[in-house]
Amino acid sequence: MFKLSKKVEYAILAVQYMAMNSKGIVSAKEIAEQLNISFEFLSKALQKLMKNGIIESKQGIKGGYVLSRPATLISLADIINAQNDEIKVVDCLTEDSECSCVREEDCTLRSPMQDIQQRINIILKSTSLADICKNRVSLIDANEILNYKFEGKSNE
Amino acid sequence: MFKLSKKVEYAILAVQYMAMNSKGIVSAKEIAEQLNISFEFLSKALQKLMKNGIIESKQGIKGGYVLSRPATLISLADIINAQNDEIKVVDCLTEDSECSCVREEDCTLRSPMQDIQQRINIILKSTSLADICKNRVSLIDANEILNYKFEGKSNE
DNA sequence: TGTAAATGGGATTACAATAGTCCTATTTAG
DNA sequence: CTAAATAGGACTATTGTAATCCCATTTACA
Repeated sequence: MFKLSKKVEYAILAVQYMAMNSKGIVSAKEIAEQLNISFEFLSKALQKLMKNGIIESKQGIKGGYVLSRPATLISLADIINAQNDEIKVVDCLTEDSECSCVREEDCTLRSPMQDIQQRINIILKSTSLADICKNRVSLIDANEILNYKFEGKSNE
Repeated sequence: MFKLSKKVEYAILAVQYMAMNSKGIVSAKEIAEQLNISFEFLSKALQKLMKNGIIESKQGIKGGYVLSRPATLISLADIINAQNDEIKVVDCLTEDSECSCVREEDCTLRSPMQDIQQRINIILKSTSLADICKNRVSLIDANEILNYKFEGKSNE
C-alpha cells in the first residue's frame, strides 16, 4: 500500500541518472542497461517525462534525452504527475471532484482523506530531484516526531 | 497510486461509525448495512482491528464491537497497521530492512524514499480518529504551501 | 542515399495484488 | 435448544500493474 508504481520508480531512477551523470544527452538504452531495467518499459516512462516537459528528446541515431531544467527545479510531484499515475488516497478523490460512492453526501471519509492527500502532495511538491540525488532528504527531524507515542497522551 | 486498500477504507469507516454513534456495542451486521458494504469483507477488517487492540469484541448473540479506547487515542496509523497492509513507498522498504533489488548497495532510491515514507507516517501517526470524525483535519494551512509554484513558473 | 541506431507509440499479454465470496466452527443470551 | 453473533480458513473473481511485441519515424554518417 502507498507504493509508487514501477513506471514512476523507473522515471525517478532515470532522471536521477541524468542528473548525476551529466555528460549531455543520454540514450534510453544506456539508462536501461545501467539500471538493469526493461528498455521497452523504461522508454514509456521517458516518453511521458518528455511529453510533460521534464526532459527533452532528440530522435535519430546519436539521439537520447536530457533534463529540460536544473534538478533543483524538478519536483518529485512533477515526475509522478508526468506518468499520469494520479494520486488518490480514496476512490472519490478524483481530479474532477466527482464523488459517486454509495455513501454520497454523508460520506465521512472524503473530506479528511482529501486533507491527508493534500499533505502528501506538499511533501512531493517540496522535494526536488536535487534533494533526492543527495543521500538524505529530511527537512525536519522526523525521528523525534515519530518516536512520540500517540497512545501516550491526548492529541486534542 | 497511493490509494488506501478497501480493507483499510472499511476499517476507518467502521471505527468512525463506532465513534460517532456511541450507543455501546455495535454488530458488524449493523455497520455493514449502514455503510452499504459487504458484511463478510467488513468482518475481516473488524477482526484485525480486534486482534490489534483497537476495538474489543463480544461473541454470541447480542455480541458486537466497541472501541477499546477514546477516539483521540486511536491514530490513522493504528487503523492502517492493524490491517497488515504495510506502507512501503518502494519495494525495498520492508519492515526487515532487507533490500534485494538489482541495484543493491548503490541504490539511489532507497534512502530518499525512506525519508518520504517516514514523513507520510508522521502524518498518519499524528492524525487521530477524533480528528477525522470532524469534517476538517488540517493542522497547517495546506493551501498556502500547495499554491507555491515549485518551478517559479507554471507547473499546473 | 542506404542503413543502423535512436525515439514514438499502439496493441496485446502475463502476472500479481486486491476485493469479494463461501463455508464452517464457536460462542452465548434467552 | 436455537438464533444471532463473532472467528477464521480457503477459494474465486476482478482489476490494475508490469512487461512485451511490433512497427513507424527520425537522423547521423559512411
